[in-house]
Amino acid sequence: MSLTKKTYSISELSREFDVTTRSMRFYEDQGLLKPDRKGQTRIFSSKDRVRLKLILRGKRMGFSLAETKELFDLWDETLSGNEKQLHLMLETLARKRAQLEQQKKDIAMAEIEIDTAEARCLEALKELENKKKNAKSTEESPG
Amino acid sequence: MSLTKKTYSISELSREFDVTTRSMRFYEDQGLLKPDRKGQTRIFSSKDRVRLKLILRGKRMGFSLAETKELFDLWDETLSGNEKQLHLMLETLARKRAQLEQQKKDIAMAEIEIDTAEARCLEALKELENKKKNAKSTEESPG
DNA sequence: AAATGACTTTACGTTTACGTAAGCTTCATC
DNA sequence: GATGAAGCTTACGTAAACGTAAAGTCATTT
Repeated sequence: MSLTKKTYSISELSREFDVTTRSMRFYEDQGLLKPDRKGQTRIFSSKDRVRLKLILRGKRMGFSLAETKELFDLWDETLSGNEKQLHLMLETLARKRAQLEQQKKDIAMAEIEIDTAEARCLEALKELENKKKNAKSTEESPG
Repeated sequence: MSLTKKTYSISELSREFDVTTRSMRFYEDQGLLKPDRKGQTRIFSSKDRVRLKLILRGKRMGFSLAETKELFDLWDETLSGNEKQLHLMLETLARKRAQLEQQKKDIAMAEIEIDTAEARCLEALKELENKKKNAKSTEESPG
């Protein structure tokens, strides 16, 4: 029924997301990925693919694997649908949202600082240019 | 001349930013902070304070101490103002800007996912409510 | 059938970013 | 002058996130 029922080998996903196979096995070891097996060989589902993507995004955002795993687990539990867990999930989502807000502020600050830093650089370069010109004209009329 | 010429003790900054003194000493060890000494005791300047703030922001954004230190060092070099270094700095700033763009995308995606997750949770709760009601009315007229 | 390439497990090594004593100094306070 | 708070150094310990062999399986290619 699923439109994306494709499966993937470890190296396939490894190449696609530029992550080592070692890392992927480690993620499985930590319970973040749960590929099927055909004999010994890992068969990754599109669900695994999505999760891998989320893991890597999480990393870029400064989340630990444990934090990401917590989210995965919580989501899995939520799908089993008891009321308390749904409320727990909502709380967690709210916390995550707050975290994202903080990160947006951080990014905004960082951007401002980058802007001013760039401005200073450009000014400094301008001044250097002026000095060059002055030096040259002094050289041309050295008296 | 400086408006903010105040100095700080290690515990003072430690409390303000909720970071252990151990961490601060470690940051110094790694060359990220450079407090003066009065005897053995560290005396932190407002420059150190700013840097500490930047270190922590960097951490929240997933930067390693090494990355943050690179930026600090580059900036210090830049202040010594040779042309090649200024251009180097500009390149680095551009790269950082790109990184921030990626992070903004990541955050936007994460927000969308949180929104949909929340929506699903709320729907699931609604359904549970409905089930409860149905169960109750069935109980009331058990024939 | 030998080699090549993709995959596996097991296991020890490494880096980062601190935690956690242990033991010493210095200063203020009771 | 003892006691405690705040600071220091030295040094070993640790969790996280892999890296890096070592040694074996399995399928395909030559």
